[in-house]
Amino acid sequence: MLDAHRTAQAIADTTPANLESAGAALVEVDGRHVGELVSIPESKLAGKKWAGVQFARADLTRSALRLLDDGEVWVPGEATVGRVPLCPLAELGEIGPDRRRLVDGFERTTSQTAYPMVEGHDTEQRKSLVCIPDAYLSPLVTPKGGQRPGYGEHLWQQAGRLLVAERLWLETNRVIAMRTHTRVLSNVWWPVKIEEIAHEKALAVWLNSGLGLLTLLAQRTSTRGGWVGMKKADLEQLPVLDVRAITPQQLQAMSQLFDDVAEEEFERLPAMADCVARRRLDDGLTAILGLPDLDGLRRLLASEPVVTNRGL
DNA sequence: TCCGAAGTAAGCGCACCTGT
DNA sequence: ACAGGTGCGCTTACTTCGGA
Repeated sequence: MLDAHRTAQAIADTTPANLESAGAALVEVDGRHVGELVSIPESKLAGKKWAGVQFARADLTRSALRLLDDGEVWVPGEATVGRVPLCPLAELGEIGPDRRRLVDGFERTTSQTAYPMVEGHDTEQRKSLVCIPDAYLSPLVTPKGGQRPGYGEHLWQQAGRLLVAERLWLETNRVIAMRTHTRVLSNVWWPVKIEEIAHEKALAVWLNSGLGLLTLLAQRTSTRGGWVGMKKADLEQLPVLDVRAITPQQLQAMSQLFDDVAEEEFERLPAMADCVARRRLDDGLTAILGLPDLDGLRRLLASEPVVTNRGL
């Protein structure tokens, strides 16, 4: 167990590295590397409530802020930088109802209804970019919580085929976004209602790439350490690849990349550095968008304490 | 037609539950 | 004990109502 006072002393004695330059100011206690200090201009933090404190490594903070700021793709150790068009997720689709709403509008059933849902996070079942509904909802004739009759159908209007984790256990999670062939609601995934299938597929690719993961982790709300949640308001503002701003050929290629990788099994996040499926996804993305190799980024993300549930 | 009151919808967080 | 999930009270924001 680290002594809090001595850690504080070590922090006070260390001169932080500058965000805009390179390098890391290591904080050491008894010769152990316990963290890194980085100073960030206040102007960089405007509107990004957790920016700067989400990652233990200064280089990930740099990558995240540069990406979130203006779509600059900087991978530690890579000589060239790339650029991607980003926009808030809410501009591309509508995010569905909070799980609390389902309790008021439906009851769950195993018998088939017209209202399928994706239930749960079981990492043995959520291994790839595609998933199939595994439970059904039945609208309550008399909704709970004082909602009016027909509340279930009302909620159903917000069902979607792109699913983004509403909360997840970073240590065991494999994919943070998936796509279903049919519209669904879910208890632990946010459904995102998007009209164009190519957009859905491209976003599923983006979100699971190293860059998507970096932005999502930067927006996360931590509760029990590696057990993190995504708030609806944060997800709406989450910068994602603006699929309207890339060329039709690029969009088509992203969609094809989704299909190519769709059935592959992803490793758990701490093993992402050497995960074959994730590497294919990243390599495909960088080839299509002309970006630097994301390998270094994937390695840093894989070793983040919040992902591994261990120290640096 | 103004404005506070009342009604309604939605999202968050906490306590607690459960299967391995 | 841990990974993962449930139930639901509560707050907040928006909408509608109704009386002067």
